Amino acid sequence: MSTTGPTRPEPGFESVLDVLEAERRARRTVMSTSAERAARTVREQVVEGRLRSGTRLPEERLAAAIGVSRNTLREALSQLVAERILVREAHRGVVVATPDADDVRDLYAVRLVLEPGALEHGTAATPAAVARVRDSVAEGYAAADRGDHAGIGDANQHFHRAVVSLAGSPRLDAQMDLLLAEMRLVFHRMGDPEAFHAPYLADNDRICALLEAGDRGAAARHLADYLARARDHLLGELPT
Amino acid sequence: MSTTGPTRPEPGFESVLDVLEAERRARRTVMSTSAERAARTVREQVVEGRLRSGTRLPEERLAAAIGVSRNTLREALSQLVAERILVREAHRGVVVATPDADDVRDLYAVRLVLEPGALEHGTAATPAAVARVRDSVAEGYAAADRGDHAGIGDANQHFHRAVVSLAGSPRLDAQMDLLLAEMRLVFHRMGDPEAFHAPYLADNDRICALLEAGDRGAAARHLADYLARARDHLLGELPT
DNA sequence: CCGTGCCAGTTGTTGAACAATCCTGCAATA
DNA sequence: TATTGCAGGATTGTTCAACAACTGGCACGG
Repeated sequence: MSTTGPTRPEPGFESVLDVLEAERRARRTVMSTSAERAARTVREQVVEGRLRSGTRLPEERLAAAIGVSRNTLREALSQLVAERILVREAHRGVVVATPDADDVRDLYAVRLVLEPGALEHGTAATPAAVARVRDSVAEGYAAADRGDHAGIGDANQHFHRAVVSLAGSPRLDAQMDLLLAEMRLVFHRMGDPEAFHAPYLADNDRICALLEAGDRGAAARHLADYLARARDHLLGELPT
Repeated sequence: MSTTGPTRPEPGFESVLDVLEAERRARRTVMSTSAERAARTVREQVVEGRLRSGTRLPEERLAAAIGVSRNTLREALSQLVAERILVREAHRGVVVATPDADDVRDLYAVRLVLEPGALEHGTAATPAAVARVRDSVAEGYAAADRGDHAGIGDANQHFHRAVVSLAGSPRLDAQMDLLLAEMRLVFHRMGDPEAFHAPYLADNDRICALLEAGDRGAAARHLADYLARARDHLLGELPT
């Protein structure tokens, strides 16, 4: 008698089903709808700095360029407006956001609550999560060693994201990703964004060391101090 | 010679311009687009509890009911999906979100970072801001006195919003509004949402008193403890 | 009982259309 | 000269109608 009876699926079958199901979900997440793909495309161009602050995004031409209908594009643009990456001016179209000094102050007000809070009170400060923080510090030093300024900026963002992830909250993680995207917009407005992050490598290292040593209160205080410094540094370098 | 030269507008003219400009912006914000109005309409129905968790929202019928085209409604629905008030299932439509235990844990993880953080480190803890916290406490007691259970819930939300506003961050305020809308969704899933909030009136009062006394650290600790209690209380009363 | 194929209903997406609104340039006017 | 008025063009806000892709349920057949 064959082991593959029609009524009794062979062992492991369920797990294969799960794999296929997961794959389908993954594809769904990756492919998703045209609107989300369009949103990702535009968002990428903005955070990469290829679309500078103040650039107008005419719906018709942009839709044609992305290869999507105007209605679908509008859905994507609305999403990015909600993320504060774009701004919609009534009857005048959407433009790439131009964060001003008040925006920077607000962004850092949020970060000053979020990041030290996650560092001190986060309930997911597992060894693995702490290791991710350490990884980002190492990533920053490696980028500095090879003179990769953009890499330092990336590593810095990874550091702050890893810190927030200590809270173990998917919602906070998503929130932090939006916030960091907005920060990139601010950096792109500076004259010399490349050199901005390097001075903070040592801070990241120190904070990580305090975290590893278990002194989360001190780590949080250091981070708060560092964020306030970075904010003022940034405000000083912001154009008009 | 008249003081109203054509080249030199009289003093105060600029400020009048500003007023008109502000008024126009206000009107724009109130009226806004059809899509935003539709979003407000649906959101209201959900947070008021008239649309219960799990309810399907077919695009065609809903669009007709609101008096807006399907495309415009889709824009509104996408917004509400981003706010986590609705969830979109691919090719199956949008339904009113059904927050589960993990969602509740996550929501409180966010609140445990946000609210004590704003209370202890908020930079906008002006007398006026503190007074708003006190007002919400009084509002709660007044509602309790007249047996207005729904009023107690409202006052409670006002309390937590006022606490977050101590941070002085528009972004955090907006974030908190979304979070509180999601909380209402959770409350609507409970058997007896009316009686839930009453026990916490005393906590609100105590925290407010500590804040007024200037002991913000103690206020933050009390709030953190209170939030953890409320979370477990809520998890206990959540269906399946 | 289990699998298969069909069918109706809904979503995802498109294309075209139209009114409302904004911007620009130019002429008219004081 | 500087302001006002106005027409023209461009873009947005919104609607409508259509169609392919997909889902869920139901009947059919093994």
